[in-house]
Amino acid sequence: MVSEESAATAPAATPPTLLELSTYLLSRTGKAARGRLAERLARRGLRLWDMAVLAALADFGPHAQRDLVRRLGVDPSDMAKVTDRLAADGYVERARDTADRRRVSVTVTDAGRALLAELRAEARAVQDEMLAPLSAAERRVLHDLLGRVHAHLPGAP
Amino acid sequence: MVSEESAATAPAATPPTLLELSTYLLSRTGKAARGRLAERLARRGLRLWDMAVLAALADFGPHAQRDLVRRLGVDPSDMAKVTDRLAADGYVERARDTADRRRVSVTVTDAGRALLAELRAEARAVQDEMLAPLSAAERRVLHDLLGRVHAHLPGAP
DNA sequence: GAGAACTGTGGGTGTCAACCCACTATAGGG
DNA sequence: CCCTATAGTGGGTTGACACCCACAGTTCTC
Repeated sequence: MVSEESAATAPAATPPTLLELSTYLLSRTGKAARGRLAERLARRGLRLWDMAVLAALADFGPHAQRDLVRRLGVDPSDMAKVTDRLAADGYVERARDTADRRRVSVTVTDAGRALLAELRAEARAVQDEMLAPLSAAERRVLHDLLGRVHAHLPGAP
Repeated sequence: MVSEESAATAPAATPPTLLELSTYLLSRTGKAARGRLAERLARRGLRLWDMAVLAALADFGPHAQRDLVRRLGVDPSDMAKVTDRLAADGYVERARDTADRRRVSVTVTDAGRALLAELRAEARAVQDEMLAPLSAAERRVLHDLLGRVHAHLPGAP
């Protein structure tokens, strides 16, 4: 008898055992969100970290590379590669800090800000796509709850 | 003088530009959830798919491997590896389907059910850890909202 | 100044997920 | 029967991600 009518009537339902776990839902929807955004960024030859770096620079002004590392929690070596690519494409400028010449000060260019604006629009598009089943009020509630969960995670003191 | 007070007063705040994106929060919290659960499973030598397979078998009874593939949306080749490991550890049993001998019917063993119960407990522990800042009522709301978002994703018709 | 400490870089490693292809065994249609 | 399709398997590839070490240049401390 095998999987009989279960496959016919309910074609590929997710196991309730998993659905009842918020951990699972969080992980699954999060992965979808990440994947979709990453895919849109990839079309422009960008990665998620690129957007994060641009956002940090736009929000808080120029950073020494070392500060970007601490703020975003990336490996210094990886950050070097990110800023390298962003600089090559003209989205940021790097300059030796005249006071402490070990440091490299990173600044967003106008092109970088313009790019960031587009990326935010992409992110909102993903959001609209994914949160389609929720009303505006529900989306605000979800955002608020997620924000509090996020604030509680290690890495955002 | 260094990066002065920015590093001192606000040590590594996440850029608001990112925080205002639900996409970002979803992706970040989801990654944390996934990572923590995966880490607990790894201590037992298991991966996330192992748990998903056990859950599917426990919830819906024996599956032909091909049905597991469709239900969970994994590559057939990868599913073979998962059931192989689970069978080696005695959590599932595989048997050729006598009606259609191409098929391999997979069944959970008692050991598998016992393991799944432990894994669910682990998942709830992660949940309690991550959702600590939320009240019980808020957790229910979050779960409900995420459930609706999840149901709307492609892959769960 | 001499040695310790720090910044950025380059290069490399290990893991993981997600595919993809080729192959065997079996089934079903004409 | 032959031919096509399907189920499972084995093996290998790819890309992202996170880490780690070694090194050059610079600064700081004593």
